[in-house]
Amino acid sequence: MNEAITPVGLFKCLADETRARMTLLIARQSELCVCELTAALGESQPKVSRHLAQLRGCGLLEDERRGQWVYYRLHPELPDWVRDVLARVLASNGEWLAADLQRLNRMAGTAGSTDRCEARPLNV
Amino acid sequence: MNEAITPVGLFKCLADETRARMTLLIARQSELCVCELTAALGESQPKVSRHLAQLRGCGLLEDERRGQWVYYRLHPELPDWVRDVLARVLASNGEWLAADLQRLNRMAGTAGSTDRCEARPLNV
DNA sequence: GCCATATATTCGGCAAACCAAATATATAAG
DNA sequence: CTTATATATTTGGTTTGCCGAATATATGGC
Repeated sequence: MNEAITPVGLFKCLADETRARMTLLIARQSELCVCELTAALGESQPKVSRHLAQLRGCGLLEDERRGQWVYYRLHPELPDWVRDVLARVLASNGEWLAADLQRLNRMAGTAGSTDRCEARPLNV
Repeated sequence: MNEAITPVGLFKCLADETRARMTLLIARQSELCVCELTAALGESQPKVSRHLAQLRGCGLLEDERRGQWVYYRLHPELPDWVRDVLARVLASNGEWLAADLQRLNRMAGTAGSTDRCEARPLNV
């Protein structure tokens, strides 16, 4: 919407463990809600929410409320080079996200009870 | 040499205007000496040197002294995904580096007097 | 309306990071 | 050995950024 993102702008957005993990998880899964991210990272809800707000402010993510949940995905107007960078990092650093993905998966495993966040299985 | 660089480790290295510009300039030009970087960025020598030391500490750059000059280039053992990320950022952000490249070029233009830093013309 | 769940924001406090200035080291030339 | 240039490091102060805890808002169900 606003000014185009610069290289250093992108790097600053991602220069934090919580933000980097969340952004890569979202890039991989297309979209995730706050409760899924909280579970995947094993971090407190306010911390996750605060960093998501920053990523939204950067223009990296957009959010959409659906019922009681808020889903985050990569901002649709992100330039291709940003998407490519995220994809490239993701492609060679699967093991770095392995624990987070496992926690995300385990959360989906508690299904049957859709009274929790509608967690879906991981992407392939 | 040491531990493999992580995604967030890379982003932290590059989350500073001076370091991001220098790293991309070096990625583009293959190697640059401190005086070339100082001139290209228009920053003070101690500032440039301090950030170069950080990039060396990260494992992003290596240095080589040749005579009175010290040249910096991407560390030869950098994983491919890091090189690819830098290349991708570079490919779509030429204008972001335009002013730096121009100052670098102008410096090479003062040639004839090789008593200054042996500045060479820009890469194509 | 009330209660529970999901999410967001605000508020100090603390630590990491950056900066300019000064100083130190290395090389080359005379 | 002295001077000049190139580069590196240290110091002390200021800003930026992150955190936990508390609080606020939004939604859905009763």
